[in-house]
Amino acid sequence: MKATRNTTAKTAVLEVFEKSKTALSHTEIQKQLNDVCDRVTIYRILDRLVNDDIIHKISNLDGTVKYAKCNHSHQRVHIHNHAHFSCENCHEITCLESVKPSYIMPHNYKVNEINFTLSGLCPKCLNSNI
Amino acid sequence: MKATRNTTAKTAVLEVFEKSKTALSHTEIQKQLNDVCDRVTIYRILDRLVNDDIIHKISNLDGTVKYAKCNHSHQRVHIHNHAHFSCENCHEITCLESVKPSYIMPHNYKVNEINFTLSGLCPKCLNSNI
DNA sequence: AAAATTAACGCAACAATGTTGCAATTGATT
DNA sequence: AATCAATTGCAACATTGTTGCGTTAATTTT
Ligand SMILES: [Mn+2]
Ligand SMILES: [Mn+2]
Ligand SMILES: [Zn+2]
Ligand SMILES: [Zn+2]
Repeated sequence: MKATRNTTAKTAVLEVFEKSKTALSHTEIQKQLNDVCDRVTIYRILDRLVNDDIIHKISNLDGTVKYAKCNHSHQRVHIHNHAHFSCENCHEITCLESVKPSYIMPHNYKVNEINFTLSGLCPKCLNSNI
Repeated sequence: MKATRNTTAKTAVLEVFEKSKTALSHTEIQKQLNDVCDRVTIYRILDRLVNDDIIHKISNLDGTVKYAKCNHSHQRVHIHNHAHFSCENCHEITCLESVKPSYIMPHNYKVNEINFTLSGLCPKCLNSNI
């Protein structure tokens, strides 16, 4: 394992995650950063953070890709075998850290990772929509 | 509901799905079609087929988007609340129609759709990899 | 069978997202 | 302070998906 450096850009990206309660796309992060760094740099920082298990990547049904830093991330390893919720109305994506699916696999498969995303209406949008 | 027409391009796309045991990306379909139609047309056909519940869209963790026609599609409505498996080695994506996750949601969420993708090694790659 | 209707198409142009190579910069180490 | 490699900026490119519009062709109507 190589030494990952604490650069100003990386710190700025982490602060954005800290402030956000929902998952963020590359574009959303870029907007909040106000030209702290190039957009290529953001891609590279995200790659590094995913690799270091500090954030995780969430790929949505509509094709959008988002990243999130979970609450349990003070632990040594960032486990993300939990569900994510994608609101069809406000398009916010949140970690549902308590929701862990149970399932039975056929033989001869080796499962390394799971991605469980539910979509529908989040509590906020459910209330405001009658 | 509008009338969906049976064009030669749509028939050709459906034949490609019929022949394939795994999910296919837009690019993979285009290659098999040998200039039967424009690539934009393929996008529009896929949209229509998804809309008519004949195929379904699978969005993978690595960002790739694939489409599949399930075996149970002879039924009136194509239900796809089952799991999909994405092989990290051969990158094939298959429907696991028997795998249906059970889970408990917090209150105040309305779930309309689920996307459950497992990744790892498929039986084929598991055997050939010692 | 011919005419009418409009879904579907081709093409060109555009937009969004992500990747790569390379020289310059900068964080960490000695 | 000098060193070294991780990180960055920039430019260029690749891939994927979208849109507008005039034309084509599948289906319905006459
Ligand atoms: Mn997590
Ligand atoms: Mn299905
Ligand atoms: Zn919402
Ligand atoms: Zn495989």
